[in-house]
Amino acid sequence: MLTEVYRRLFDAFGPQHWWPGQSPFEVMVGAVLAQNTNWKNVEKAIGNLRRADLLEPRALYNVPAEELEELIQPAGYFRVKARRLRSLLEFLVEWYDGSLDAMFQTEPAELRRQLLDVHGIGPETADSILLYAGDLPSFVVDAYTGRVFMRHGWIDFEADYHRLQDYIQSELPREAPLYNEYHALLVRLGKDYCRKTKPKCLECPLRELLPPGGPLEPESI
DNA sequence: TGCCAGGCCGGGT
DNA sequence: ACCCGGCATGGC
Repeated sequence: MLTEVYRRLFDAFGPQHWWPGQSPFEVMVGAVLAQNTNWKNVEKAIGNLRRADLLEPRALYNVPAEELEELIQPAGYFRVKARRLRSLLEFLVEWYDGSLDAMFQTEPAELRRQLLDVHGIGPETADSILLYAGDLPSFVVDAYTGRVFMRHGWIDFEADYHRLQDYIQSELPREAPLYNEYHALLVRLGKDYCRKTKPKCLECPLRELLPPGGPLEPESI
Protein backbone atom coordinates (compact mmCIF):
# COMPACT_ATOMS: atom_id res chain seq x y z
CA MET A 1 0.00 0.00 0.00
CA LEU A 2 2.67 2.51 0.97
CA THR A 3 4.61 1.82 -2.20
CA GLU A 4 1.45 2.43 -4.19
CA VAL A 5 0.87 5.68 -2.31
CA TYR A 6 4.38 6.79 -3.11
CA ARG A 7 3.94 6.00 -6.79
CA ARG A 8 0.75 8.04 -6.98
CA LEU A 9 2.23 11.00 -5.14
CA PHE A 10 5.35 11.01 -7.26
CA ASP A 11 3.30 10.74 -10.45
CA ALA A 12 1.11 13.64 -9.31
CA PHE A 13 3.75 16.00 -7.94
CA GLY A 14 7.16 14.88 -9.17
CA PRO A 15 10.32 15.32 -7.12
CA GLN A 16 10.04 18.00 -4.45
CA HIS A 17 13.71 18.95 -4.11
CA TRP A 18 13.55 19.52 -0.41
CA TRP A 19 16.42 21.30 1.28
CA PRO A 20 18.48 21.34 -1.91
CA GLY A 21 22.04 22.59 -2.24
CA GLN A 22 22.42 23.73 1.33
CA SER A 23 24.72 22.78 4.15
CA PRO A 24 23.70 20.18 6.74
CA PHE A 25 24.08 22.87 9.40
CA GLU A 26 21.61 25.11 7.66
CA VAL A 27 19.21 22.19 7.43
CA MET A 28 19.61 21.54 11.13
CA VAL A 29 18.88 25.14 12.03
CA GLY A 30 15.92 25.11 9.66
CA ALA A 31 14.54 22.02 11.37
CA VAL A 32 14.22 23.94 14.64
CA LEU A 33 12.90 27.11 13.03
CA ALA A 34 10.28 25.11 11.13
CA GLN A 35 8.56 23.82 14.25
CA ASN A 36 4.85 24.44 13.75
CA THR A 37 5.67 27.28 11.40
CA ASN A 38 5.02 28.25 7.81
CA TRP A 39 8.13 27.56 5.73
CA LYS A 40 7.99 31.00 4.14
CA ASN A 41 8.62 32.53 7.55
CA VAL A 42 11.49 30.13 8.16
CA GLU A 43 13.11 31.23 4.91
CA LYS A 44 13.12 34.84 6.04
CA ALA A 45 14.87 33.90 9.27
CA ILE A 46 17.42 31.74 7.44
CA GLY A 47 18.00 34.61 5.04
CA ASN A 48 18.77 36.89 7.98
CA LEU A 49 21.26 34.39 9.36
CA ARG A 50 22.89 33.99 5.96
CA ARG A 51 23.23 37.73 5.44
CA ALA A 52 24.85 37.96 8.85
CA ASP A 53 27.20 35.13 7.87
CA LEU A 54 26.02 33.03 10.78
CA LEU A 55 25.15 29.73 9.10
CA GLU A 56 28.15 28.04 10.62
CA PRO A 57 28.21 26.33 14.04
CA ARG A 58 30.91 28.36 15.82
CA ALA A 59 29.64 31.65 14.46
CA LEU A 60 26.08 31.01 15.58
CA TYR A 61 27.26 29.63 18.90
CA ASN A 62 28.97 32.95 19.62
CA VAL A 63 25.93 35.12 18.87
CA PRO A 64 24.35 36.74 21.95
CA ALA A 65 20.85 35.52 22.75
CA GLU A 66 19.16 38.84 22.10
CA GLU A 67 20.75 39.23 18.68
CA LEU A 68 19.77 35.70 17.74
CA GLU A 69 16.18 36.44 18.73
CA GLU A 70 16.08 39.46 16.45
CA LEU A 71 17.51 37.55 13.52
CA ILE A 72 15.03 34.69 13.72
CA GLN A 73 12.02 36.79 14.66
CA PRO A 74 10.18 36.23 11.34
CA ALA A 75 10.01 32.51 12.07
CA GLY A 76 7.75 33.09 15.07
CA TYR A 77 8.17 31.73 18.62
CA PHE A 78 11.48 33.52 18.38
CA ARG A 79 12.33 33.54 22.09
CA VAL A 80 11.58 29.84 22.43
CA LYS A 81 13.43 28.98 19.25
CA ALA A 82 16.46 31.06 20.18
CA ARG A 83 16.73 29.01 23.38
CA ARG A 84 16.23 25.75 21.46
CA LEU A 85 18.89 26.64 18.90
CA ARG A 86 21.14 27.57 21.77
CA SER A 87 20.64 24.15 23.38
CA LEU A 88 21.35 22.43 20.10
CA LEU A 89 24.47 24.48 19.49
CA GLU A 90 25.75 23.77 22.98
CA PHE A 91 25.18 20.07 22.36
CA LEU A 92 27.01 20.25 19.03
CA VAL A 93 29.94 22.26 20.35
CA GLU A 94 30.37 20.48 23.67
CA TRP A 95 29.98 16.94 22.42
CA TYR A 96 31.28 17.14 18.87
CA ASP A 97 33.51 20.20 18.84
CA GLY A 98 31.00 21.97 16.59
CA SER A 99 31.43 19.43 13.79
CA LEU A 100 28.39 17.91 12.10
CA ASP A 101 30.66 15.35 10.46
CA ALA A 102 31.78 14.25 13.90
CA MET A 103 28.21 14.20 15.15
CA PHE A 104 27.10 11.95 12.32
CA GLN A 105 29.87 9.47 13.12
CA THR A 106 27.75 8.44 16.07
CA GLU A 107 25.62 5.38 15.50
CA PRO A 108 22.21 6.69 14.29
CA ALA A 109 19.98 5.20 16.98
CA GLU A 110 22.31 6.52 19.65
CA LEU A 111 22.51 9.93 17.99
CA ARG A 112 18.74 10.06 17.84
CA ARG A 113 18.54 9.47 21.58
CA GLN A 114 21.12 12.17 22.16
CA LEU A 115 19.19 14.65 20.05
CA LEU A 116 15.97 13.86 21.92
CA ASP A 117 17.77 14.72 25.14
CA VAL A 118 18.46 18.23 23.83
CA HIS A 119 15.90 20.66 25.19
CA GLY A 120 13.54 21.68 22.41
CA ILE A 121 14.33 18.77 20.11
CA GLY A 122 11.40 16.38 19.81
CA PRO A 123 10.96 13.34 17.56
CA GLU A 124 10.10 15.22 14.38
CA THR A 125 12.96 17.68 14.69
CA ALA A 126 15.41 14.88 15.55
CA ASP A 127 14.31 12.82 12.57
CA SER A 128 14.46 15.84 10.28
CA ILE A 129 18.05 16.38 11.31
CA LEU A 130 18.95 12.72 10.84
CA LEU A 131 17.24 12.45 7.47
CA TYR A 132 17.68 15.83 5.84
CA ALA A 133 21.01 16.86 7.34
CA GLY A 134 22.58 13.42 7.82
CA ASP A 135 21.10 11.34 4.98
CA LEU A 136 20.14 8.73 7.54
CA PRO A 137 16.96 6.67 7.01
CA SER A 138 14.79 7.94 9.86
CA PHE A 139 11.28 8.64 8.62
CA VAL A 140 9.94 12.07 9.52
CA VAL A 141 6.36 11.92 10.76
CA ASP A 142 4.48 15.20 10.84
CA ALA A 143 0.96 16.43 11.32
CA TYR A 144 0.15 15.89 7.65
CA THR A 145 1.42 12.32 7.72
CA GLY A 146 -0.81 11.45 10.63
CA ARG A 147 -3.80 13.18 9.09
CA VAL A 148 -3.40 11.46 5.71
CA PHE A 149 -2.93 8.02 7.20
CA MET A 150 -5.75 8.36 9.68
CA ARG A 151 -8.27 9.73 7.21
CA HIS A 152 -7.57 6.76 4.98
CA GLY A 153 -7.93 4.28 7.82
CA TRP A 154 -4.37 3.02 7.41
CA ILE A 155 -3.68 3.60 11.09
CA ASP A 156 -5.88 4.32 14.08
CA PHE A 157 -6.40 7.81 15.38
CA GLU A 158 -4.73 7.03 18.69
CA ALA A 159 -1.41 6.14 17.07
CA ASP A 160 1.41 8.27 18.40
CA TYR A 161 4.56 9.40 16.61
CA HIS A 162 6.53 6.22 17.06
CA ARG A 163 3.65 3.88 16.23
CA LEU A 164 3.24 5.71 12.96
CA GLN A 165 6.96 5.76 12.29
CA ASP A 166 7.37 2.06 13.05
CA TYR A 167 4.47 1.22 10.76
CA ILE A 168 5.82 3.28 7.88
CA GLN A 169 9.38 2.06 8.27
CA SER A 170 8.24 -1.57 8.45
CA GLU A 171 6.50 -1.20 5.08
CA LEU A 172 9.30 0.52 3.19
CA PRO A 173 12.91 -0.31 2.29
CA ARG A 174 15.14 1.53 4.75
CA GLU A 175 16.60 4.07 2.33
CA ALA A 176 17.22 7.73 3.10
CA PRO A 177 16.49 9.07 -0.42
CA LEU A 178 13.12 7.31 -0.38
CA TYR A 179 12.22 8.61 3.11
CA ASN A 180 13.33 12.07 2.08
CA GLU A 181 11.18 12.24 -1.02
CA TYR A 182 8.26 10.43 0.59
CA HIS A 183 8.00 12.86 3.46
CA ALA A 184 8.30 15.84 1.16
CA LEU A 185 5.53 14.45 -1.02
CA LEU A 186 3.27 13.91 1.98
CA VAL A 187 3.77 17.53 3.02
CA ARG A 188 2.97 18.67 -0.49
CA LEU A 189 -0.14 16.50 -0.48
CA GLY A 190 -1.13 17.87 2.90
CA LYS A 191 -0.75 21.49 1.89
CA ASP A 192 -2.72 21.08 -1.29
CA TYR A 193 -5.41 18.59 -0.25
CA CYS A 194 -5.30 17.43 3.36
CA ARG A 195 -5.37 20.50 5.54
CA LYS A 196 -6.85 20.42 9.01
CA THR A 197 -10.02 22.14 7.84
CA LYS A 198 -11.61 22.09 4.40
CA PRO A 199 -9.75 19.12 2.97
CA LYS A 200 -10.18 18.52 -0.76
CA CYS A 201 -10.31 14.75 -0.59
CA LEU A 202 -12.27 14.25 -3.80
CA GLU A 203 -9.63 16.03 -5.88
CA CYS A 204 -6.71 14.42 -4.08
CA PRO A 205 -4.29 12.18 -6.01
CA LEU A 206 -5.06 9.49 -3.43
CA ARG A 207 -8.84 9.78 -3.76
CA GLU A 208 -9.11 6.25 -5.21
CA LEU A 209 -7.56 4.89 -2.03
CA LEU A 210 -10.12 6.48 0.31
CA PRO A 211 -12.38 4.19 2.36
CA PRO A 212 -15.79 3.51 0.73
CA GLY A 213 -17.60 6.00 2.98
CA GLY A 214 -15.11 8.78 2.35
CA PRO A 215 -12.38 10.14 4.61
CA LEU A 216 -12.53 9.11 8.25
CA GLU A 217 -12.75 11.59 11.09
CA PRO A 218 -12.08 10.79 14.73
CA GLU A 219 -15.75 10.58 15.69
CA SER A 220 -16.37 8.01 12.95
CA ILE A 221 -14.02 5.48 14.53
C1' DT B 1 -10.38 38.13 8.70
C1' DG B 2 -9.68 34.29 11.14
C1' DC B 3 -7.28 30.20 10.77
C1' DC B 4 -3.29 27.86 10.09
C1' DA B 5 1.67 26.49 9.65
C1' DG B 6 7.00 20.77 8.25
C1' DG B 7 6.30 21.08 17.42
C1' DC B 8 7.63 20.92 21.97
C1' DC B 9 7.51 21.85 26.77
C1' DG B 10 5.60 22.43 31.40
C1' DG B 11 2.03 22.57 34.67
C1' DG B 12 -2.35 20.94 36.21
C1' DT B 13 -5.45 17.06 36.95
C1' DA C 1 -1.02 8.93 32.12
C1' DC C 2 -3.38 12.38 29.84
C1' DC C 3 -4.87 17.17 28.59
C1' DC C 4 -4.13 21.87 27.64
C1' DG C 5 -2.23 26.45 27.28
C1' DG C 6 1.83 29.07 25.84
C1' DC C 7 4.83 30.36 22.42
C1' DA C 8 4.55 34.51 17.60
C1' DT C 9 4.94 35.64 12.88
C1' DG C 10 3.16 36.19 8.17
C1' DG C 11 0.29 34.11 4.31
C1' DC C 12 -3.96 32.89 2.29
